Amino acid sequence: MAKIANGLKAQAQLFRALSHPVRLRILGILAQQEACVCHLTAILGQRQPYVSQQLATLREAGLVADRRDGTLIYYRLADDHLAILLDESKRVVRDLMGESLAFPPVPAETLANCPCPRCQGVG
Amino acid sequence: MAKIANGLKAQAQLFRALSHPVRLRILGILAQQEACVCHLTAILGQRQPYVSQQLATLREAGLVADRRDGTLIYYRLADDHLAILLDESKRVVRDLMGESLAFPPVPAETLANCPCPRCQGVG
DNA sequence: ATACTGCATTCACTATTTTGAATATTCAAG
DNA sequence: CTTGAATATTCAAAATAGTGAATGCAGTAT
Repeated sequence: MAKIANGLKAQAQLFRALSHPVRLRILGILAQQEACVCHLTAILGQRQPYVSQQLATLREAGLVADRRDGTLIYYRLADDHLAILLDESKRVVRDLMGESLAFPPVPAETLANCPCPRCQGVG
Repeated sequence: MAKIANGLKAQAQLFRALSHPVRLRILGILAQQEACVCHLTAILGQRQPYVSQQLATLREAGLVADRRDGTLIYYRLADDHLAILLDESKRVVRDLMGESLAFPPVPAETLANCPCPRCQGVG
């Protein structure tokens, strides 16, 4: 039962999910290591429900996966190829738009304003 | 005067321009060779103004370039890295969504229903 | 000139996305 | 069972994108 589905739609949906600065930032962070929502919220400096909304979009697009550990939920990239794609896209952006475009670095692993055990040195 | 601009916005705009099936199809065709609007219109089976609209979106995003030859306007990819990005994205789609997704092939070089000289064997 | 051809643009309308605010859920601890 | 912490969801308003129909414009030929 081979699918005759048009891959273009799936491809377009992938790009659609990627077409948002905050979501791209989240994916950039997750490309380095998995992170809990509070961690992402602290880095992004956005309200938590907002971050959860963007995470939901990424989750529904199948781009991230999550695991629960107690009350914390850790997100990670669902596929390693995604990190490659994101890197390639940065190259295109620099090539096409301009070399001087800055991409925010991923902050230090421990954040003062994040309550998760990793950041608070608990455990 | 180093730019402090956030590359994430440019990256998001790139992905936004790519997040549409018809535009992806157009780029797929242009990745093989440049093509005039009538050629694209014939392949896509869409109305010409609609195709021009999508081309305008791609042009404004800086993804395609065009040249005029008489009354015909030929479009091409503005950057070779773009083709690589599109290939990589297909890999992600297959990896993430499913192996059975079909991408439409680029039709033969000459089209019966395209009036351009290449298709009509003129010259 | 006129007319025709290939392409672009504009306008109006609909559909989708984005965002903030409020609320709900889930788990752990007491 | 209640509380509190971390996360998710819902809802509605505002912004943006997608689409069809009509029209405009630039070349070419007559």
